[in-house]
Amino acid sequence: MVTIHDLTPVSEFEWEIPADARKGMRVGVRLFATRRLLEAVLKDNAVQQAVNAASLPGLAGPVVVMPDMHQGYGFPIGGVAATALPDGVISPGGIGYDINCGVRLMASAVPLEAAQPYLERLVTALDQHCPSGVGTAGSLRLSDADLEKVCRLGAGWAQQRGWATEMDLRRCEDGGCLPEADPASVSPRARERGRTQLGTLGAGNHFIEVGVVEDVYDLEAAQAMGLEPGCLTLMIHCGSRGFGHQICTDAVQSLQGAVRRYGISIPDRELVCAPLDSPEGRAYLGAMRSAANYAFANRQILAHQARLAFEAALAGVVRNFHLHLVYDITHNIAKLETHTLNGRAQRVCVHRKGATRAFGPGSPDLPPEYAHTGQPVLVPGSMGTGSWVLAGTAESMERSYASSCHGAGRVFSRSQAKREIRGEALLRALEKQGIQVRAGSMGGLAEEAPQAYKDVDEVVRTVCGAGITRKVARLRPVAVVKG
DNA sequence: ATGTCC
Repeated sequence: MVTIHDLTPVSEFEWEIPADARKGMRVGVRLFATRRLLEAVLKDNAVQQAVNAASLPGLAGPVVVMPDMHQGYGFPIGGVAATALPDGVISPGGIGYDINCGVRLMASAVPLEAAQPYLERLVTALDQHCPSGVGTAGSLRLSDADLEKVCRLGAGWAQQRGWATEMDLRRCEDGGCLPEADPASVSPRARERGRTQLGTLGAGNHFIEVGVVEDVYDLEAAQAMGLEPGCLTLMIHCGSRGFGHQICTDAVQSLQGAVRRYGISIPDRELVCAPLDSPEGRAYLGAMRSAANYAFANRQILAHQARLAFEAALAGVVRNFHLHLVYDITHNIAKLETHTLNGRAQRVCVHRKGATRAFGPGSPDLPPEYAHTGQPVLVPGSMGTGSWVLAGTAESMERSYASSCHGAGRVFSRSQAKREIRGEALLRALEKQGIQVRAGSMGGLAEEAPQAYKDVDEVVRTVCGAGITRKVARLRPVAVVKG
């Protein structure tokens, strides 16, 4: 068991566990957290899981953990690990079940005051245009050929259908498409689940939130992103639905064999993995990229549906209701990137699980309009508490494999939240705050209660205090759609 | 997160 005494403070916002702290560790662990956040997470298994992850073969540097960390499958949510050839592995636990779960932020020039009388109509329209809930099918029924195209093209598939602009794609991480997806490595069962779910939101912590730009901390960056104080925004949080879930399930099963065949020693069977250049590792990478592209297409289609909902609710009564894409990020993914480690540029496989890429200014992977601001980093808070727009920094390139936090992060489990919180009472409390809510189930709402999450403002204070991102703007929620 | 157990 890891206690606060195993952690060496580096600053108010950063801690270290040295590589020789525990048997089996190959690298150290670097944690970004305040003492208060750390004490909360030491009650669950997240830090121990980071220590376990530090024993994976072929790590190129320390395992990094973000302040919104909490316990996940094998590997902590909020964790970042970089592995390198020749010994490096890929581990599905380091990515998560919801492959390319991510966040898309859109913004408008509609002042809240102008839209206020139509908010109820707007949230109803969003609820009708964006199907949500566990197991929910959308209106699309993909043929085998179309599903393969979605796997290969990502958001580009939506563009072919007329549901995305060139600017939409440019403002997605990786242009909304990871190269070298291999749909042939996707099981028939995953394909069957994926066929009907494109263009759906899902459940759990997935949501669509209408917000208003409340506070601006970096005027130049906010202007570059088209974030106008007092105007409406729309945030979509969702992933690859049953398709990605099945791909992860299949990989966790099949990589158990790889661990045996390659004689890999792991401290927790949930850390199953395979060498990056093995047939098993390559097959998972190809399937994972297929799920990632499915999720990019999913968020793009939901964005198109949200634009139709804005039109349905606001056309004729509010001017300039167009929603432009600010950015689309993924926070559950592994990607091949070049990072400078120990003074030398290295090609590494960066696993980010509940962590957001945060490229600094001047990165060649950013669209030109963000060359000076750095990558937009989108941080949804817990329901009703506000969300943040941050930007990547040069510091993140050096300290965290160009990564930052992804949200508030749980402090207690879904089951505990369900036991302790009444969905109906929460709904009334949110409405009292002036937040319109459309929720598929009261139990599901209770699971996502703000009391079950850490304080997103403290999480953001930590990553900005540590210098791995900087504040751009804070968004206040005015309406939310949940599965 | 998830057709929350094929």
